[in-house]
Amino acid sequence: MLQRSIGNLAKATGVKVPTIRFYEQIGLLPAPQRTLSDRRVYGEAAVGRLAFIKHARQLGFPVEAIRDLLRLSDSPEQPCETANALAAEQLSAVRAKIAQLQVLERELQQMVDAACIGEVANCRVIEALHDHTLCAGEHQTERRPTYAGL
Amino acid sequence: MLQRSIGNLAKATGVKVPTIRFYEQIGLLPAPQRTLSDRRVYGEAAVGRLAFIKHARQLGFPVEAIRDLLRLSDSPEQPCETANALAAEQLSAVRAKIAQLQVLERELQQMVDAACIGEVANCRVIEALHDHTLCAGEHQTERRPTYAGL
DNA sequence: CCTTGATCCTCTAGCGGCTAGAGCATGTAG
DNA sequence: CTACATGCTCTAGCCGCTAGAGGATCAAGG
Repeated sequence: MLQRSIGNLAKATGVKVPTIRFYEQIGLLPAPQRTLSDRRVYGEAAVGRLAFIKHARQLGFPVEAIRDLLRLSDSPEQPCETANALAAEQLSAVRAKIAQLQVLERELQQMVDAACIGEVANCRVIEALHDHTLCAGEHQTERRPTYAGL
Repeated sequence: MLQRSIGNLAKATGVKVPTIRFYEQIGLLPAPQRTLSDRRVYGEAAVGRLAFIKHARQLGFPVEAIRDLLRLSDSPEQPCETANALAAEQLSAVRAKIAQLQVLERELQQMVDAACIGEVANCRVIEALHDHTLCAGEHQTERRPTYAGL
């Protein structure tokens, strides 16, 4: 029976040791068994679970969503609407963020294109920052459900 | 001579009161004069400076970059290479982030497209999260200079 | 004049998702 | 037996705010 130390698990999954402890602390990973000298000992299941978490994090799912997804994954008789909904929600969060960033991209592109050679007194970049009306697109920063962290 | 309270400045710029105090604390805004009862009193210059900061933040410039840009803006005889460089750096940070998110978008799209109707046991979403090899694109999460916060 | 409610003050703590470091106890290889 | 790696816990820091406690002060209406 494969038994892994935390460092070994870290290597196997590419998740850093302190992060693994952090996931345990916030309840994403169950507390593993310990040796007599209090070291964590993981079985193979932990590798799968941690890989799942890692993958979901790479996709930008927030921890709370991952908690839900893990619960679902643990009880396979449940209907999977929730999982679909979470994925759809994450997709639209990612799309929203892309759209937002593309607005920024356009404005920054303009600033960079107009970049001056000379003194700040005539600098287009500084000027553009001073004068918001020079912006084509309004870049409203929607604050609340940031969601797709990354 | 226009004198504004912090609340008035907040309304004039759309920056929240606590945020204004925060900007003062971290040295983006100079400490203003005070009334006898210790309330902050701002002149018109503060409106401009705060609008500048707000605009730069909306564009995703990190606070440290804004500090530099403000310094430049304050001393107009300086060459503006630094400003151009900061803008260019921010542009490429934004582009990198867009590219990254587009990879996620594609994978999430696939997950959502394949969404099942039924039980979690057969759920494509959960399955995809379990099995990283189902991903087309590798979504490496570049960690370090996140930069374009948003 | 007095009350009410808005605004202001400072200070501390919290968000998300880790990361870094101190200070110590074990484990492992030569 | 001696290094050095790895493990442990605990606390604090990152970014850019945001929220709340607990209090002072202001402006308007009765």
